[in-house]
Amino acid sequence: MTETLMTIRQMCDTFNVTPRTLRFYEAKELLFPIREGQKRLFTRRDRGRLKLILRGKRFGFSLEEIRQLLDLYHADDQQTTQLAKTCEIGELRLRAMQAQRAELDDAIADLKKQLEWGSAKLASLRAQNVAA
Amino acid sequence: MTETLMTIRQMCDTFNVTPRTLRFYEAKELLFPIREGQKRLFTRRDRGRLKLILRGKRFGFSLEEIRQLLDLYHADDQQTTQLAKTCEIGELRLRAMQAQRAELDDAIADLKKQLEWGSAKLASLRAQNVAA
DNA sequence: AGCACACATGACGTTAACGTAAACGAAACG
DNA sequence: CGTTTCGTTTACGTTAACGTCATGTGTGCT
Repeated sequence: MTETLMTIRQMCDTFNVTPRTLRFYEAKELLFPIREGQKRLFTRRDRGRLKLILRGKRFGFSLEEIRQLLDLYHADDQQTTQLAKTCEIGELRLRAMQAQRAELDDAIADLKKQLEWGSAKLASLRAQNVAA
Repeated sequence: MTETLMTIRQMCDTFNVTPRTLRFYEAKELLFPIREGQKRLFTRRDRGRLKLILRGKRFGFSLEEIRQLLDLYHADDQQTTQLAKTCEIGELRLRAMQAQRAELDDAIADLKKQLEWGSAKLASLRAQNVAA
C-alpha cells in the first residue's frame, strides 16, 4: 500500500525537489501538510497538488497562477459562485495556452526553416573548402 | 518609405517597450544601434532582432538563449565552424521546443477535461438550486 | 549521558529582467 | 533667454523562486 502520509524527505525523494521548496510552497499556500508535533506530514492531496505544481512550472506558469489552477482542480466542495469563477479563470488560461501553442508552432516552423538554410549553407561552404 | 533609422521613442512606440528595455538589450549585446553624437539610432537590423527577441520572450526563453538564437538567424558572415556550432544550438532548441509543445498539448487536454467536468458540476448544482 | 540525524525556523543571498530616480546635455519653442 | 522635451549615464530598487547558512529542537541509538 502507498503510505497515506509522507515525511518531507520521502516527498523530496519522490518528486525530486528540496525541503526548502516544499516549505516554500507551504508558505505560499500551495500545499497544506498536517503537523505531527513540529514535523510536517504530507497527505495524498498534497502529492496530487505537487504533481500539478511541477507540471505547471514546466510551462512557465507562475506559482500564483498555479495556485489559482489548483483551486479549480480541487473544487469539489466549492460553492456554485466560487466554482463558476474558477471555471472562468480556467477558460482564460486555456485560451492563453492555445495561443501560446499557436505561437510555438510558428516559432518551430521558423526555426526549422533557418536550420535548413544553415545546413545548406554549411554544405556549400564545405564544398568550397574541398575545392580549395 | 519606412524610415531606415529610428529614434528610441519611435522604437518604443512601434514595439511597445520602454527605453530602459532597449538600452538594457544594447548592454546585453542583443541590439547594436548606431550613435549620432550621443543618441541611439536603431537600424532595420535592430528592428528585425527586436521582433525575434520579443517572440522568444513569449516562450520563456531567457535573453541569453535568445542571443544565441539571434546569432543563428544572422549567421551569414560566420565561418564554417561557427555556423556549425550555432546550428547545433538551434537543433537543441528545436527539440526542446517540440518537447514543450507535446507537454503543452497534454496540459491543454487535461485542462479541457477539467473544464468540462466543471461545467457539468455547475449545471447539476444549478439544477439543485432550481429544485430547492 | 552523549551524539548523530532529521526537521524546524529565521534571515540573508542570488539571478533575471527590467523599474525608477537622480543628475546632466542638447535642442526646440515661445 | 528660460524652460519644456528627449535623450543619456549611473546606480540603486524590485519580484520570483528558491539556495544557503546559522541556530535550535526532538528522537533514537549505543
